[in-house]
Amino acid sequence: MRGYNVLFPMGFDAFGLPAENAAIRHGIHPATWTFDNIRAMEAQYRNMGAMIDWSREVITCTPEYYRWNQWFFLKMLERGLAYRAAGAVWWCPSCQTVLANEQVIEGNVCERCGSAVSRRDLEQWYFRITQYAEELLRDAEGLDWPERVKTMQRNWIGRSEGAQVAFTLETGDVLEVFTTRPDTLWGATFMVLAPEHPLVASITTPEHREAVARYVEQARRQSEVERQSTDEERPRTGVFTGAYAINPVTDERIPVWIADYVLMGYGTGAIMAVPSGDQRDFEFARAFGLPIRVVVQPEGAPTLESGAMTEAYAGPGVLVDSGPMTGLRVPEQLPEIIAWLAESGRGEAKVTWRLRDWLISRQRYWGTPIPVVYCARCGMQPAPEDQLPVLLPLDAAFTPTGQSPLVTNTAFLETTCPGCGGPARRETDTMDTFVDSSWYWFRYTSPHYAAGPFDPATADAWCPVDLYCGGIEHAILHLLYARFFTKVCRDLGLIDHGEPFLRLRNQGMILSEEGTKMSKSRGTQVAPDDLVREHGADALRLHLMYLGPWEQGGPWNSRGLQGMERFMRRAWTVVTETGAGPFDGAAPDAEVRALRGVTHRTIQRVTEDLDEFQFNTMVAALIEFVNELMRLKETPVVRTPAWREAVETLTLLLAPSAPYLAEELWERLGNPYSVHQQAWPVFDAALTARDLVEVVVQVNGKVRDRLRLAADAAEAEAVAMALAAPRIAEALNGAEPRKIVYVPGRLINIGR
RNA sequence: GCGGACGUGGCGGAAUGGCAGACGCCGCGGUCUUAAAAACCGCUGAGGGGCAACCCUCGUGCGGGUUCGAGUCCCGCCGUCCGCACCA
Repeated sequence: MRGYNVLFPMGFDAFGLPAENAAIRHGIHPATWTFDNIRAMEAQYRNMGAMIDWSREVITCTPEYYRWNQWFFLKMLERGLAYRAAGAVWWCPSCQTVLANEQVIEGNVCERCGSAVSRRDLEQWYFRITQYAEELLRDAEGLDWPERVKTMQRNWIGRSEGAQVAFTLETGDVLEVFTTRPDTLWGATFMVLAPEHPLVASITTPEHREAVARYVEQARRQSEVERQSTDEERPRTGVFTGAYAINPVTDERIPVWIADYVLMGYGTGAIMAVPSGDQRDFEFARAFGLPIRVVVQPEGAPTLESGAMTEAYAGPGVLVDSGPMTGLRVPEQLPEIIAWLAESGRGEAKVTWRLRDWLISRQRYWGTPIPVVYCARCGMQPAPEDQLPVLLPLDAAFTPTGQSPLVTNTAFLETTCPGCGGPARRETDTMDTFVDSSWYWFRYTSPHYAAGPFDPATADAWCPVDLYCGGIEHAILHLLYARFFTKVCRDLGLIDHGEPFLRLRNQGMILSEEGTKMSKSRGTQVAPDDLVREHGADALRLHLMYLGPWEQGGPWNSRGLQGMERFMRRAWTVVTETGAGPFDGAAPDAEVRALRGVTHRTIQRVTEDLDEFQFNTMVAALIEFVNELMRLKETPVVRTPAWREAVETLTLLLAPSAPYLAEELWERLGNPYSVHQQAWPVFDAALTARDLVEVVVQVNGKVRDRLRLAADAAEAEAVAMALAAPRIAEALNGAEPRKIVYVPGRLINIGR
């Protein structure tokens, strides 16, 4: 209606655990279950009057789609962006598969099923998303996305600037540590390794071996059980290894400990401990009687004494007892310190990221097979591109066992090596389903393209996506992966842009009437089909919009539906009773002008509210308009051309929200099909202004009277009228006004 | 613990620093009906006064502040929700 060419497709992200688990529960094949559901949902969308281009439908569990997942995988492999590696990975005992870091919430809970997850040492496939960390962080700044989503992405990527410093152990080993505070190097009085650190076994001295082994074992078990809470009460734990390191700036011998507060997964898995400057190190030092040395003194505050400190001081100050760096001001002069470390060969500037590579292999059935084979002679070999897709066999026993179900499907498993032609075994893990959703919008632009994942020409014409609506639950997972894939597509030369979604808005979730997540099994689900049958699609649409702010969501209630039916009936009445005219009558100019004012102010409100996603107030504006027309239809303006303008405008403004009603009314007004192809009304600013307004007169902020004034009445005139009003004189009670404020068209406030 | 959002009638909610409660639901009254439902019309924050048109007082989680004027801005609490949480 506003002249834009809009692509509004729909598709189904149809691989994954929900389909698989539901299929297991009901004893139906995931494919059957999935396609039955897709048909039902398509019907639901149609019922609701959603104007979707179904010719572009994409279903990710079809070979036509997932072959391109495999193609992307091979491209990643070629470019070193896909790799297989061993490491400690998250395992969900209920889903019977490994998970990506992003799928683990609250420390150790499976994002999907809510079970506690634990660490396992396994070899898995990864996508090297960390290669794009810098770009993912930087490009987020320019996006028109909700600030909290950008913050969540920034935190997840977690850029941290500092220095890497090498400590030499007495054993001769070199221990690299990352620190954001290289200025406090002179205050490093001990070192701490993560219990899983590879050097632990070799540096531990014989007399400490038993205690260290016990601690490592306990730390490992602990991660198997509930994740340790980080509350204040929990004492710091750790053990001494018997080894010593040399502080590279003081040449001092400092002990090397292990403790679970140092994480193997961040930095180098080892830290230099500066108890005077870091609260965790401080607590650890106090718990084990390790020395505390103050190296940063705050300015304009009492001098810190190591013995008297009750907590670490991490603020700004001046370096003391820090050799050649003594007297420097931090953090301002940190770059000089890092430069000195680099010059003297003790360390170098370093950026560390919290973001880890994306673990994409899964030990489940309903997903895209990873297209590689293993040959006894040639090792791992990628499946040749012209042999894609590697089909997911439909006859596999898909009950999860902790191993991919494909392991037992010999027809799938046994193949020939693309290198030597000898016998080979297929990779049996499938891909994380977030791979499917990482590029699907490109496919919408050329859904049947056979020469690649999408036609670069159409993708470049339509993309990036101008407006993306999705739930806040995608803040990290889907949106981060999608951004990563977009950058990879750009680097593959498929497209020119590097960001997939320019404008993002998060809709809230409609909850059950009890305020909980709607659930079919608990019977708290509200079926749109029933509501459409009883009340019609338009009433349901209006009600959904009217329920509350779109971004907020909230509990469902069906009571208000009746209000929308009443509104629609009034709209119907007013248009059908009066829309046919004739419009050759006369009415006082002021009344005609007032009617046109209402019409044009409604156009303005509805247009602006739509632009800003304020659908609830948009519906309110439409209701007010109809209510006003109901009042006016008994007056002479009903016979004027301005009335025709009003009812036609109403019909057009209703079109996006109540498409069926609007189409019917449009026809009844004698207009040709279709209302949805008409130009959206444009308001006339000359008509939205009111000429006579009610101005409130306040005394000390309290309303004491009202005046009818011209909208542009001069201050002197307005104030004179206000002071002349008997109620105002009474409120002033003879007092002399101290200050008078006049806001034209709104109010006069008299301070006494 | 840190960061963010939020807190308004019986309910959902509305209010560029300018009439708090738009609009809807519920409720009450009326019209129509033998009656009820539906529909339509009116009233509907709390307390008080007036025969009445109306008028007064209080009122946006709590306590302060800025301002002619605060739901809105600032400070401090309380509560709810969300994110992060040993990230060196």
